[in-house]
Amino acid sequence: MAAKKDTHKRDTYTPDSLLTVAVRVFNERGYDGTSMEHLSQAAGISKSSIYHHVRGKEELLRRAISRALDGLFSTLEEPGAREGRAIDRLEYVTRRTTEVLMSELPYVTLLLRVRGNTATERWAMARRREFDQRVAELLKQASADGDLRPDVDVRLATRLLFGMINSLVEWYRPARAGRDGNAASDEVADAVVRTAFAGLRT
Amino acid sequence: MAAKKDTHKRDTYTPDSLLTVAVRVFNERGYDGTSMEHLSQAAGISKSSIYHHVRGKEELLRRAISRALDGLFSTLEEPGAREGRAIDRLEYVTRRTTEVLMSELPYVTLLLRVRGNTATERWAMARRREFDQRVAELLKQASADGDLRPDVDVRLATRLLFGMINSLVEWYRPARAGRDGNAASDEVADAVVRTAFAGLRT
DNA sequence: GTCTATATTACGATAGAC
DNA sequence: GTCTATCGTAATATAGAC
Repeated sequence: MAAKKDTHKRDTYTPDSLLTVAVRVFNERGYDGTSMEHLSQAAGISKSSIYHHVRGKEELLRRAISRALDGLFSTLEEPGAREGRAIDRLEYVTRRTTEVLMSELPYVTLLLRVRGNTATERWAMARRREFDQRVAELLKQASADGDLRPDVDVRLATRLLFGMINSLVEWYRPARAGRDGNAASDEVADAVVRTAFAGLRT
Repeated sequence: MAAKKDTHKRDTYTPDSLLTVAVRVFNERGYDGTSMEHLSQAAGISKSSIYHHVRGKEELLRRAISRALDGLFSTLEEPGAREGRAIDRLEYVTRRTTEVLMSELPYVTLLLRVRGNTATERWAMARRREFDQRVAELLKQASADGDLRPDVDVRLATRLLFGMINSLVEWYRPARAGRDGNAASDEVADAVVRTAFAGLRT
């Protein structure tokens, strides 16, 4: 109990620890509905102190969204997303995307809610469309392989699948130790995959 | 071609015609990201003129959200939602909710995005929870009737079902006359019902 | 019903002391 | 690294002329 990393509560902020606070407030009030004054109160330091750690409000948004995008795109590089039949790769990506949504919940929530009012937000939307496109290609391939029900419209199915997955940010809350208010993370991923693929697979 | 209602373009605003413009901008920029200046530019009149028609920005939000809630709750009063087995009533409500989302798209979109920063927004969230609760009861009853797959968690299924339906506001755009960029409204409703109930029904 | 002008407050960001 | 004080701008809303 001597060194600097030993203290239980942080006595000064780093850009990252400040980000944790900011992202929570952004999600509670919406990005545009959050002022620097709101952030300073939540962090327990003055407005001007925040500017010592980050260049401004938009940098906090950019950092948060980057983290979300990194998590999502990295799943596409995993073996399960790159090897095997398209339908199986799609199921793998569906499961992993669901898991990333839950593990990086506040960051992905922010990503899914941007409206495109600033350059940062428009960049986020473009990157997100890229990701959606990659998954849509898997669905298209699975359809060509004959592994999707013939009455399924691929374009529509892609959107309903993402709709179901992305809706997690509206209700999923991580389980706290001891008290389990919510389904466990792997149960949720199972349910999403099962529900979605019941309507898709041949 | 003489009377006042004959003109193709409105030369003055009513609260309702102003609402149409405001709701479009709210959805493009987000409610908090929209200023009265933005609204005045979109409407082609000055800021102060807007105050002649409505008390302020929040009244526009309240009017829009009321319209969305009226549409949603009215489906629960229709015969198909009140008679028959719970699973069939659930399917009916799912279809009709999907249809209302599409026919009242900009209004429902706004409803689904409020964050609770003002009294109006908190009222909207409470009413929306009421609606969700009513549908959740149908799912619960269908489960008790033995009409749901035994491995389906009712709480989770409710959320995934709403997630799929509500995600429509993120991508559905009404078809324009002549050029059909999107699936027709009844095709979408069919797909939603089919995809969702494939994972639910026994 | 719409306008210009303006009151008042809130916001993002900076300066400079400690 | 954090603070108080403040700048310049943009926000909601009102007053009063036409």
